[in-house]
Amino acid sequence: MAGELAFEAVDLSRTASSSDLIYGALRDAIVSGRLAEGQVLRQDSIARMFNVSRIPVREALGRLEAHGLAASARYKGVVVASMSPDEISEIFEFRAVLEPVVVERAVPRMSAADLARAQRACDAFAAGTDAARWGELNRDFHWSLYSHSGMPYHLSVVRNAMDRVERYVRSQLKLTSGMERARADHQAIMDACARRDAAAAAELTRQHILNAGTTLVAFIDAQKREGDGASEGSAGRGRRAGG
Amino acid sequence: MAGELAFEAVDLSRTASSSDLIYGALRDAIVSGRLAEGQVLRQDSIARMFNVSRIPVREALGRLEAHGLAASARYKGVVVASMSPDEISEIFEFRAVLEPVVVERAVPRMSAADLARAQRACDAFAAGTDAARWGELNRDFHWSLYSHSGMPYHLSVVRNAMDRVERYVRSQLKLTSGMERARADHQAIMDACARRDAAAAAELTRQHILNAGTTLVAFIDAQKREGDGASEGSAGRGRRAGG
DNA sequence: GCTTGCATGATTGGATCCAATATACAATAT
DNA sequence: ATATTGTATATTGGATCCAATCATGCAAGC
Repeated sequence: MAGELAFEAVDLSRTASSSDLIYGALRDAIVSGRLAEGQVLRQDSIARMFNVSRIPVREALGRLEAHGLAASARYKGVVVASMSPDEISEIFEFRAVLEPVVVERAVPRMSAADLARAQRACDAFAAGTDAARWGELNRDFHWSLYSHSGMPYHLSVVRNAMDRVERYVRSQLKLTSGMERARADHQAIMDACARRDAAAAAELTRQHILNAGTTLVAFIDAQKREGDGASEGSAGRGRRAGG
Repeated sequence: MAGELAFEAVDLSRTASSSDLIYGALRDAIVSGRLAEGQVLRQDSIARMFNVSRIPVREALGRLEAHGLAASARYKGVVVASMSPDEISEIFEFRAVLEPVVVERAVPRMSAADLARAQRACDAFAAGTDAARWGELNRDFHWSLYSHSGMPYHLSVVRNAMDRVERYVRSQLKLTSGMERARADHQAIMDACARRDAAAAAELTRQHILNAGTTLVAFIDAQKREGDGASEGSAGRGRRAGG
């Protein structure tokens, strides 16, 4: 039997197809914010970038849409999904419901090594100097706490919710001083986990997410008002990221 | 302008494509349980059923997979997703977290007419004689309470969670006396909504879902043990739904 | 008897081609 | 001059075709 052999086996039937790779690349680009919201995703140009035909591109775009990261209109095309402040706000409410449940379950399951890893992620975020990576580090930290929950479905849903707002979180972290608050929140959550106080970790997580959400939405509203005011004098300046 | 004309206009850019229709049909068949779990979904045979080529079928299958209703292996094919008791249990835990939040938000937003409609759905479930429709009526009732929450993202996530376990709920409702308990639970939730006690409605919903989950998992475990015992005598009888 | 190697058919993944639709722009009428 | 209509091009949705991979069966060798 192969099960007893001394090498690592991988499930070859799960290897990535072209459309998997394209999906992953587009997904990362959208989540990270490198693709602006509303940006149209032309099948042909993407196909040329990856040196493939449009077929795998279409499958990738379909999956993006299924995950809510893109929106399509028949015969018109697919565009990067955009979210209204209300929608962003709802996502944070949603996360504030789920993520505490996940940490609470994870805390008693974390080993000392797990805690050490989480603390390292926490430190990495706190020490991060590259603003472009704050979003990534922020996510790493939260994920280091959640991943031991033993709740794979919850995690997949949380991951999707995070994906949808990640771009906005990043833009905010770069442009505001929300970092300070985030650093303190993270360490408080981390401490609660370390002293095995699951309920406290959950409540702190809830507060952290709710606060991050309201701060972010306020930031976006302010940005929007500012943008509106500026563009009132010069018509047709609304569009930002062209082709 | 067309906006003032006397006929109903529809957004043609949102009309369904072939793959949309195929996706919907497959989705319904899976959710309702008409397609057995593990059943392989051959592109060719599905394409022939719908009189189309395999292209739209593949897109539909890809979306099924993205929604977790099917699983695929490269070059092997797509199969209807199956869930372990643990996974089913997790989905119910998940629903028990989210759905109370949704009803709680919906209660103060329901008009008298909304409440009447919900009560009708509740009655329809209680009065239902056709076991095959219980699952549907059950879902209608819950949905009649949730749909006024004004939380579209929460609803979409709840809908997906419901979809994944619907088949099992149906099989259980048909074969056990869980109906009685469900009837009572539903009316209790309904009453709490009618007297505008959002917190009670939420808590009752939580209890209802948790109870339904544990009952269902126990039922499945029992079925499984029974099946194992029976098949020990006749090898190779595990497969059920062929062709 | 058991394993190995290979040939064959079935099935999927992807490329290419065609039809349906939308968008941009020129032509026309009022 | 402006609004409407017709036409050309770009783009998507789907059909058909080809290549890569998998599953199965059978023969050969130990």
